[in-house]
Amino acid sequence: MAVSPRPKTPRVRAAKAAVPTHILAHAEETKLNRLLAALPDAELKRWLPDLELVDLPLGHVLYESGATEPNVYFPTSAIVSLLYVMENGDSVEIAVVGNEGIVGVSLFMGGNSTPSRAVVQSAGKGYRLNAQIMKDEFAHFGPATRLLLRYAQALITQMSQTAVCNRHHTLDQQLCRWLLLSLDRLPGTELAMTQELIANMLGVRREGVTEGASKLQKVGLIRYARGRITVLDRVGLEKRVCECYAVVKKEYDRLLPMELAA
Amino acid sequence: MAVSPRPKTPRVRAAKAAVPTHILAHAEETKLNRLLAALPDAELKRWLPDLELVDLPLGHVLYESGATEPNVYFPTSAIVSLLYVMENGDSVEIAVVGNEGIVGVSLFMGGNSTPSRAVVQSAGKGYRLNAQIMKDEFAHFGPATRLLLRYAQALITQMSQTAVCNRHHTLDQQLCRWLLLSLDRLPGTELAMTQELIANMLGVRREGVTEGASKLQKVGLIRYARGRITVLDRVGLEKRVCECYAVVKKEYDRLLPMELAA
DNA sequence: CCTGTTATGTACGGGAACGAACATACGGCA
DNA sequence: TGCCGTATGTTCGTTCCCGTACATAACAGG
Repeated sequence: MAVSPRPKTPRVRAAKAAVPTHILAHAEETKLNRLLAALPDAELKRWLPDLELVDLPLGHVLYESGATEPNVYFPTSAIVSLLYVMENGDSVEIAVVGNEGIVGVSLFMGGNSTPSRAVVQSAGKGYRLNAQIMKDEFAHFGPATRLLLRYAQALITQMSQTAVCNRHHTLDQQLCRWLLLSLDRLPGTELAMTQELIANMLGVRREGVTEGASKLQKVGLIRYARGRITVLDRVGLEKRVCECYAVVKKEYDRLLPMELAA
Repeated sequence: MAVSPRPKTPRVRAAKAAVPTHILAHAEETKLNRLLAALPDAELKRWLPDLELVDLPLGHVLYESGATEPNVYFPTSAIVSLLYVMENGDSVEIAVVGNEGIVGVSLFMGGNSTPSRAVVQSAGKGYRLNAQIMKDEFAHFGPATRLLLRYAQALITQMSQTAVCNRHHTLDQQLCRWLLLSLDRLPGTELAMTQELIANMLGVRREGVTEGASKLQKVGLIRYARGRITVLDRVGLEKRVCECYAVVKKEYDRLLPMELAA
């Protein structure tokens, strides 16, 4: 399975903690980050007292998967990788953030955490900002906006997990994932869907889907005929599916609880 | 390359246009969409006059890649796929949206469009809402919020394109993409990065990266030694890289223009 | 200078998915 | 009823990448 932990060469090196090099940020240096640079002066002034320029040494972990972190980071010279880490230790970089961006989008999206890890990929500096400011802003949004932003974050998780799945999991697993994701969004246990269409969705050959579906039918998990697929044993599918399905589902439930849908 | 257009079986079937079945939405039916259901009554009342329940037939294209669309959709019984389509016609589903969500996140993120396509994967109904309401809301945000949301959308593009790349492109192409993305975020032409680390990022074997890097060095595009990679011919890399790099870069430039960074 | 560690190079067998070509089977429609 | 288009089944050689094992080479420290 691709890059496993490789105990001999620790993937993440000795990571000195990020320490402030200046208590108060020099206004000019903030211009090195394009987001900070694009802020109106008034806005920047509000943030300045809380902006700390910190060292970001190679391998330093800014965010751990699922953990709540009190800060966001605006890299100036550092590069940060957003990684999805799987149960077995395999990882995939989902996105890169440099001086054009911010690490910690989930904080102003209202999610507080993501199932991803943020690691310094190239040493350098960046501004750290206590995210309370962000959260305050989030709190001032209307309820509709807050809801939609949380949904957007759930969507981000689904997209990222798709990238992970595409890299590391077999067609069979992905087929199960796709069936379950679709099933969750349908009333019954039947979906009108030809194997050809499923193949387009997964980005694989139709023949591959045929083989996968055929296996699932042999084991009695599904039944299908000419564009009608019936799921007979949902639990069985959940046993075969990769972790990606659960990760996504869990994140949707966390961000969009069913309180009101009852 | 995976699923090509397959002209014989048109991927998208006869798509009758989405037409309103009721001019005015029945409030009860809105509860079928979990986002609408979770809205406070006051908020929902504001939207109700503009919410139209429409049919979403299989294959109907709600959003075309890059095009601006005036509406967002809240599926009730339909399922919508967010697809990234490549130059050669290959496609990958990045995410699924059903009655738990909304299609058109880019509209309230301030991007107005995405490089993705939204297609009805399972026929059904959904509420259509003129997005002007969303855009108005976006306009009322502070400049900092607007900026951050646009950044978040750019990030979404990067993540999605990563998923596409993981599915359809070779290790060599992905290596080029990674080098270019990193290079864009660094001052010089040199990056301190071992092949082992790059492999972790791409989610592949170290040996694969060695081979890829070795090829690039032979052709004179890069030079490297023990964790130091120097890019000698950036243009050459851009010739070898897959389209994913350009798509992401273009979207960043569109959403976060450099006006102020000069 | 020698030695251990880390980075890179190479080679071999195997598996998953691909592209292509074809075979079968169902179902609507004339 | 028979036909035709669409959906599904099957095969074969190929490619890309994996897993493993090991070889070389640079640097770092004693």
